[in-house]
Amino acid sequence: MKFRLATWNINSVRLRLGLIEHFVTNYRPDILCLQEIKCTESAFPFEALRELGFPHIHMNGQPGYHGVATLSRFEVPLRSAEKIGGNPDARHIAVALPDERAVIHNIYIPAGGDIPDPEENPKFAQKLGFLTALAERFDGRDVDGENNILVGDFNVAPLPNDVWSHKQLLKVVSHTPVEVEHLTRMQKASNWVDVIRQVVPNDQKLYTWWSYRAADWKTSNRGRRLDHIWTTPGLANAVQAMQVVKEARGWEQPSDHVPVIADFELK
DNA sequence: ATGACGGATCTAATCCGA
Repeated sequence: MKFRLATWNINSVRLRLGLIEHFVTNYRPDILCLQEIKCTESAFPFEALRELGFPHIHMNGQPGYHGVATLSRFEVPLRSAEKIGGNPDARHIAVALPDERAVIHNIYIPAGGDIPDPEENPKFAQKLGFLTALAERFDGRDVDGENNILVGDFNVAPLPNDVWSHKQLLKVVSHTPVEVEHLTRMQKASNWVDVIRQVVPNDQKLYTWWSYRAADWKTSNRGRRLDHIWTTPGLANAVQAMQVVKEARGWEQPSDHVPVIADFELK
């Protein structure tokens, strides 16, 4: 089977329904994983999204903050909505592909606050704890014999060319060595393959997020690659192509993140 | 090199994002 998978931190699903429609019309994802939907089930725009061609929707939301949703053109049975490491927020939802060919986990890893010190900053401690819990959740045993896809806003830019200045961001949350170590440990726990970096080599800059606070995001281009698509090893060769939809950052009233797309062909 | 912005909420000032 062939399908196009996209992940996008939408920063309010209600405010950006028009942009989702624009994206879907122009890029035609079959499965769209959203993060930071910022609403509960009662406020979630199910009808509008079904009309965009996604009759199958699973979401895990909370009022005001966080929240994830996975939309699909074809049936994707709900697998789980987990509180990773006991984190109380709505940060995970998993669905299965037809015939259990793979499980797609949509996650929103905590941002971690300003100060990169778990002693001083509880939010940073929570972020490291979440990464540790993910490593335990996907420690190889759980995914043994099963294909898994892990997508979402990881809030970590692991590689030097995942940020505009490796040196200047070493003490900035999202690119500190301790976060990168935690993420790398988690990646190795299940041999996750960063399929985007299979296509765009590590020596090339690649970003998926640009701050709202830049006077001119495009000119200053101080971006970070915070949004990721990983697969377990059996699926790494199933990815035919990928796109980072940079133009979406220039759309009217945009999210600060842009969509990341991977095209899969499962033999 | 943090934050000049932006979103949600008990519609005003505050919390949060990264």
